[in-house]
Amino acid sequence: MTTIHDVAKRAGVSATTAKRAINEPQLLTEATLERVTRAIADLNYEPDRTAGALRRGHSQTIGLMVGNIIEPFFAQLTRTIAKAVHARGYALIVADNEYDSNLELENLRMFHGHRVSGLIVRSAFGSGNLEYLKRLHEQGTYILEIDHFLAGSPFGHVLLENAECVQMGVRYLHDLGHKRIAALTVFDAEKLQDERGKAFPNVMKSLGLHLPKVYQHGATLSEEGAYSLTLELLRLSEPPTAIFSMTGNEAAGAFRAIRELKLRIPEDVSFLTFDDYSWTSLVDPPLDVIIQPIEDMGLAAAKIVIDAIQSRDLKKVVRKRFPGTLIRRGSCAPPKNKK
Amino acid sequence: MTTIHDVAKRAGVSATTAKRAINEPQLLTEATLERVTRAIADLNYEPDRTAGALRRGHSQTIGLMVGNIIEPFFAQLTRTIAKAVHARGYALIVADNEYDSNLELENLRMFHGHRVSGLIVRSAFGSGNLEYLKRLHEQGTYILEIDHFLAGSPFGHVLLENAECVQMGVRYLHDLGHKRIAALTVFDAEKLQDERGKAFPNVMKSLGLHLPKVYQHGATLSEEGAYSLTLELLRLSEPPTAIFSMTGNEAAGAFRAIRELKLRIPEDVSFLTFDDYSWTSLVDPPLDVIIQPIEDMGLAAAKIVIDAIQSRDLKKVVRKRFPGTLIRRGSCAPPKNKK
DNA sequence: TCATTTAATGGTCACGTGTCCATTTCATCA
DNA sequence: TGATGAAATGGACACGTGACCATTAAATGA
Repeated sequence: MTTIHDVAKRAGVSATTAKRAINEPQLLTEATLERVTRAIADLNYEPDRTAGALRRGHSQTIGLMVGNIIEPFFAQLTRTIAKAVHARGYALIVADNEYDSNLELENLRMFHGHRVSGLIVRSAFGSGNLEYLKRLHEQGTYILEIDHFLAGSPFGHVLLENAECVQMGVRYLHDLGHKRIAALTVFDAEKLQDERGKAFPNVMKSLGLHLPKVYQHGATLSEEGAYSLTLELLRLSEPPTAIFSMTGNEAAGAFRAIRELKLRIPEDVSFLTFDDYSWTSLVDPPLDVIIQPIEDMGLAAAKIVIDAIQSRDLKKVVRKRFPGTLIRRGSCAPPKNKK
Repeated sequence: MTTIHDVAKRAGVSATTAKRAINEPQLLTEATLERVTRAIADLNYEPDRTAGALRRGHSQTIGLMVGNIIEPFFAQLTRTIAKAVHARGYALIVADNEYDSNLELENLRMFHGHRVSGLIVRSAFGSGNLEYLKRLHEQGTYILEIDHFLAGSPFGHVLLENAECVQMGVRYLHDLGHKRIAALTVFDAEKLQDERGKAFPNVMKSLGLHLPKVYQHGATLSEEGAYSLTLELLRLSEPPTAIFSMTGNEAAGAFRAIRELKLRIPEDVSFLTFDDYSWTSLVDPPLDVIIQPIEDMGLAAAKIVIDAIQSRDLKKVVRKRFPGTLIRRGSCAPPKNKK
């Protein structure tokens, strides 16, 4: 393996000087720099970051833990963050927790073992791993939460204006004349600290809308879960006239259910969802969606983390919120029967 | 930072013994093992892999370079590989090349710097970086190509039976009675070594079908490119009666174009595509697709790479092909006018 | 009981870099 | 010309581990 010593020997300088050609080129004469640069190119030398990591105490690597890489929200986030992080010379290690605390803990250990310089986390529900995160932080890893945050977390975060977006969505439906609005979301939201789930009943109440017990469901919703729940809701004697899906993932399941019941959107039921996944504009009718500024959020997260690492200010806490945008395409309309 | 020496001190043993509790526990007395294990837990010790990497020469890390993480094909691949790799104690560093050789080179340097133990690559078109890959291999990184391979590559690969799948697709359309079939793919396929693009004209020829010049297009197709091309094709005086999209990415663009022209599927035009993206079964009608066994391919790739690394046999070359599956859902039917 | 083997445990060193301090070379000015 | 300081270059060491060899304790057999 080629080392800086090989480069130094070939350029006829000391190892220290050779290193400076990479790290502090302004300290070298033009001639020396030129010679070392050539030697580096000739030998295809690439500094060994594992050695640097040992000396430095961290690996110039950012860890990213998401819920599930397959969900377009996380895929896009991953891509944006990867790009931003690369641009500043860091590598990105990814893992997903499948919204499970145990799997998350394993991943955290992995990140710890690799001495990641920073960690961007979409933590699983429950705060079981907050202690581990705190220890990681004490040992020198900068930590930032994204998309969701743990109760009592001392760390910074990058989040959507969740409550505001839920309010925007419900208001929109209410203004169209809907009274029976059901949300596809987590309803033990208090326990799970899910902001959207917590906001929904509050917004309904503030608009004077009744939220029947049967519209409330107590599970974390997968696409499959959303499918069953939607079937169930729409078969009620008093079915909702509008369905508001809190994630793009759930939207797919709900859409499948609506189609299976041969209900028309928006004539029979209005449909609104978070996340503008590619299919939402391909189906008929195209769906009304609340878009998250994923790229902005990813860039902000990467910047916050790397700035903190480079300024060696691990105590810095940055908390940022981003607004969502409601796009109307035709999947929401006034309800048929104004009872 | 807690080190193995701290653990050793607390357990009242030497550092070497403490290390063995992790690496070769069978060598220790039950009592000793117990004491060390407790000390590790008490101190929340996690071995520093950056130090191990320096000593070992590689970082117990696998690099994965895909075309674009956002494409569901790659997202799913990433997820599967990440999981498989974690299960065997490796971390996954990801990067995407956006199908661009220059960006790819930057990423390769990054992987090199981090001394990845293995590298799974969906290389960009063109073979500009084959030399770099070869050097990387000489320096101790095991390399495996996936989804696509470079001409003259000495490395192993995991691929779909591309030619066979194209043949299956064209045959299917031909059996339905289609003669004017257009493919959305790369047509300077020879140069770009795209297997699907290369197979299509051959299959058409072998079935005695004419492939007009106007059905051939010379660009790497993005979703946007597929959209324009589809518009163009369907506006011809002799438009194709069936469109065969070679990637799920292009399918989205093509579908958009077909809908914009208010053409009905399959009455006005039949539509077949590679990749079963989530939207393909949500649209109306659901699309006929050729499914790739992404999970099998990802697992196989991870296994090949890690087996090679652990057996220290970097010269091992494994080449595997996986079959695709055609799923019929109703987007293909006999053409209207049997001229 | 002691020699011999086997099971446990301990000690030393190198991996390639970043950091810090030391030394040499060069330009400036009285 | 020599003193002075700045610019440029060089040297030594430690980071925490894995690999290898060395040592000590326990078990075995006569």
